[in-house]
Amino acid sequence: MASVGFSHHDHRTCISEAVAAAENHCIRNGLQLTPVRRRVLEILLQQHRGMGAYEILDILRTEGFGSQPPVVYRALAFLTEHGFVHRVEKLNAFIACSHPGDTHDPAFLICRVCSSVAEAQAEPRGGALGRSARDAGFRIETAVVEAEGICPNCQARA
Amino acid sequence: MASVGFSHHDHRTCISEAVAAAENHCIRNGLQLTPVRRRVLEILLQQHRGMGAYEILDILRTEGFGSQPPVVYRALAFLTEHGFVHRVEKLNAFIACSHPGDTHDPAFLICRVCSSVAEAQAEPRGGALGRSARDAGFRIETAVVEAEGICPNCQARA
DNA sequence: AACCTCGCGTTATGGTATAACGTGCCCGGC
DNA sequence: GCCGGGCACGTTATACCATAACGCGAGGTT
Repeated sequence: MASVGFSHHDHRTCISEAVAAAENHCIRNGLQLTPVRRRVLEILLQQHRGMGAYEILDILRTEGFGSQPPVVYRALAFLTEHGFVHRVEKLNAFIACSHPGDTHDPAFLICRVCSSVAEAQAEPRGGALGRSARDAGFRIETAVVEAEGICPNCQARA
Repeated sequence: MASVGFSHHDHRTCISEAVAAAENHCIRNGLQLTPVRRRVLEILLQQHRGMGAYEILDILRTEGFGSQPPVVYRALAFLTEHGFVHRVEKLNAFIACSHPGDTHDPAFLICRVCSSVAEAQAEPRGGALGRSARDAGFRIETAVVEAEGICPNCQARA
């Protein structure tokens, strides 16, 4: 279930670093990292996997935050809009960004056995897609790549 | 709302051709293009845009086919499994394949203004994504690319 | 005939997402 | 000071998307 390159590592430092980075980014840009938003980011960083909105909401509920769907959806909208969190379309799930700071087109490797998600590098606009879009006169604003397959751990297990 | 390269064209021939191609493919491979499946494919070809499952179901209902969600979801599962139809993850919608026959990783250009969808060319496995996956030991089985932006028609309108 | 596979129909339920409205806070203008 | 706007949050209600589980019937096989 690991999702940073499918290998284990120590989250404690990267969580606090990522939150601090988000905080700085918000201060510099006049954004508010409110308690709910901050907590949702922390949850996603801690779990480090794709989580459904209602799963996150369950946690918020137990901690005294709002308990209705819009609470978590609004926080997620803020976090995705500013690049701290990505949405994984195939899973209807959300995951903390692995390399925040630089805005980028996210790419995911999704294991169809264990549902783990790794964020990978891709440059969708650079290749054939960019050419197709240019030829069609389409202006790309965001692009996502989602690959499904089998992660190394599940391959080894088979 | 056009979606083949965002330009108008005459659907009548391409619908019948695509259905015939699907029919041939099914015969050759021992698959059954049953009335429901065939009709769903026709609907998607006629509309030539991303359609929700329930929208398709509404049409089936009026034509005497089954009226419950599993009916349309099963047909869509068959059609996507065999490459006649693609699922557009960002829209939770389905769209007829623009170049059936050859199995391929679909790529979509989605207009955020008018919601039209064009199927484009992309080779996600070839570039940085393929390298990332190889480095991580991840075996890619399918990949989708979905770009959001503004189609030429809506650019002109602005 | 007995059996199997597969597609379809139905009931019921679960998961995902947003519209719409109201409240309170902060801050800047008057 | 006080009013106004912008923003975040809370709540209700609802819409939309998707699948599990069961039974039936057609067609082919043994």
